Amino acid sequence: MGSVMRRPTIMDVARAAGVSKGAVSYALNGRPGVSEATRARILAVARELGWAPSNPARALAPGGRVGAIGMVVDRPARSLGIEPFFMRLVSGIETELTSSGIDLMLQVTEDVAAELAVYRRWATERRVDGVIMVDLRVEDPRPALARDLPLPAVILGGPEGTGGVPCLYTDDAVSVREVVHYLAALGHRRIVRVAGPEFFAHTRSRTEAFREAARLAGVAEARTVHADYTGEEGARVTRRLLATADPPTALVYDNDLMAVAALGVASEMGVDVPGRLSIVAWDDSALCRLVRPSLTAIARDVVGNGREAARMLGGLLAEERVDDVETPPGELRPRGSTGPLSH
Amino acid sequence: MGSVMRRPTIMDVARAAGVSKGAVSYALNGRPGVSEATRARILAVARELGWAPSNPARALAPGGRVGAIGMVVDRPARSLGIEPFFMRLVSGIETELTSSGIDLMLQVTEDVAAELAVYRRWATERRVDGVIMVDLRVEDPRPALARDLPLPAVILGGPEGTGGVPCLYTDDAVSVREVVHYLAALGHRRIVRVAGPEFFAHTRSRTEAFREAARLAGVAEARTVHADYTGEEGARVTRRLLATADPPTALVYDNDLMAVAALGVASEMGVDVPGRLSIVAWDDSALCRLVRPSLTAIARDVVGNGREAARMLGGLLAEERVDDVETPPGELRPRGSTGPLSH
DNA sequence: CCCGATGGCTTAACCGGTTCAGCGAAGCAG
DNA sequence: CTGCTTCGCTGAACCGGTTAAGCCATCGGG
Repeated sequence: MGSVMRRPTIMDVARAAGVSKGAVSYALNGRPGVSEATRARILAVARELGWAPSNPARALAPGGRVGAIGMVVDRPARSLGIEPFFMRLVSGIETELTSSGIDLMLQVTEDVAAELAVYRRWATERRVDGVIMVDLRVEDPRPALARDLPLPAVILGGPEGTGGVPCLYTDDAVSVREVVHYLAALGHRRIVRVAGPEFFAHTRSRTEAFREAARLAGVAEARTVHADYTGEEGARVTRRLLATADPPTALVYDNDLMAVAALGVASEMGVDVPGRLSIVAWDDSALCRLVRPSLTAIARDVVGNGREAARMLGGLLAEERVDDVETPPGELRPRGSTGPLSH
Repeated sequence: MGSVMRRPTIMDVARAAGVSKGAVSYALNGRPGVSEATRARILAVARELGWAPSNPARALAPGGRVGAIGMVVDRPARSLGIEPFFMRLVSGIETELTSSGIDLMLQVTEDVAAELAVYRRWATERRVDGVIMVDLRVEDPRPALARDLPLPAVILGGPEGTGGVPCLYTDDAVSVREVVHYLAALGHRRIVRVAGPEFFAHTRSRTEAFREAARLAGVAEARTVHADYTGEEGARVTRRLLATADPPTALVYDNDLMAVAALGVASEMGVDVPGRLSIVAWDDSALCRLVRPSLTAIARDVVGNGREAARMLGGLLAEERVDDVETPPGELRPRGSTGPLSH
């Protein structure tokens, strides 16, 4: 009150407790070197003064950590706002971090070059202790960068092409097969998959799995077209597909947003769902349950994955050995948007 | 190659350039105190060594800044993933920060108490230089906390109840009036507004404006009910409203998510939109354009607001005088979900 | 009783920047 | 030529922690 209160430093605590600042440091960090009586007194004084460690000072000390990890999201700005995936991931990451007092830095970039620049800056300026990388690409330059900088990292994706960086991956082929067999069983023989951009690694592996599964399930016509995950492009592609002479009877989308857009397009073109067209979304979010008909979707535990990735990165930072982790495949949740063809 | 390369420090640059580290600091920060020739040489050496300032060291120096700002999002986790508002805000904030090399820390909390704890921690541990606060509440404890800590802050909301913290606000009453008159002109006389939680300041001011506007527009029946912004609850409330004897003919939602849910409920109950029910969403996102019928919405420049808020916080950190800023009211975008009643 | 080990604390160096005071040389006015 | 100012740089303190090294008192064993 009146005078401006300076944040108390460890030195203030030391003076108030009548010991050296070294002793205070030992006491506060629960390390040996002080008696239990002294430790208790120091803790009491620190609490009373409202002391908290200065993060910059801690980080600066030899071997010190910044206490923050980073995540770069590199998606077209116009799809970002609406794509539920990232916020769910963030909330998963944070549930894991909260207990350890680690913060999350988020950065949105426009392209890969900018993303790489961010990692470089974060590493050289010591702004984060490590990063979580999402959206693994074909020939992704990021694992090599992480190794060279060096910058501890965990990748969501893989397990191929991660160049030694620990990763959290899912075998999408399982889900792809499940979807294809499900649709085939419903009688569908012309299925088109509207995928994300070709340069994403998971897009490619799903594409291969899709082709193979279709062959095995005896689906005559099965192909993949690419879009950019935005609702606009999802709508455009869908419109084009439905306008052909012999339109597909089932469409599988690589994210929920495009699937919702497809629903709108079908309604606008008077195509009955699921009577004449079945729609499947990859990644189940609340969105899929809100629209009508509700969307059949492949549900992954995105929040849990975020949490697990954060845990892995934590292990990495603690110099523990961290192995790749495989998460359970996404499971099909049949809803109103899929069904047999009505004649 | 071979040996582990230590990050070059300012001292390495100084030795390589044959000057003291003080001189290097002056040169790199563009301050007077070194000749142009020396400055050029130092810059060349620094670039060659790949030097970048250690952020913790900078922050630790007297008067140093952390180079990061924070934002806490306090919403129920289940609506977070899908709520487009925050990601759009984040991307706006970042467009402003990118040029200045400031990072954004994001934290998701479960309640206000946790949110306050985060601010406290960020301030006492010196993890951020300032924060952007969203979702101003009635009797919001955050402005006082920001003043006491102290923690530079900018609030999205207000201008009442911000307790001296600079804010970025919109006069929602303008948009509320526009919506009400629009619906009244279409012939609607029973309008219900499905608002967000009552404890948000903007909820309350919209509620008042809504009542007043309805009176002026001669709308006989106009009331507000509250929900929590989630699709689930939006759906539940809508179902209840439509099941009454004399159901409302128009519903106005406080966010886009609940409006989408309402569309689903209407379809499920066989209520034609807009033939028997008009629906308006507050906050226009791509979502509103994807569903069918597309949603009439009130569009705000969320991205621009994020950007402006970041700019204001920047000014605050630069010790400039920062005034409250009023942004243009959200504008009504009529689409397919509203229309006259059909008989 | 003496010696070595141990516990408990202090001292001081260190992290990597920023900045202030000071100092020699050069420039300039008188 | 002298004295003052300015320029360009150096040296050192400082930010607030962590931690290695050292020192003194106590204690147990032989």
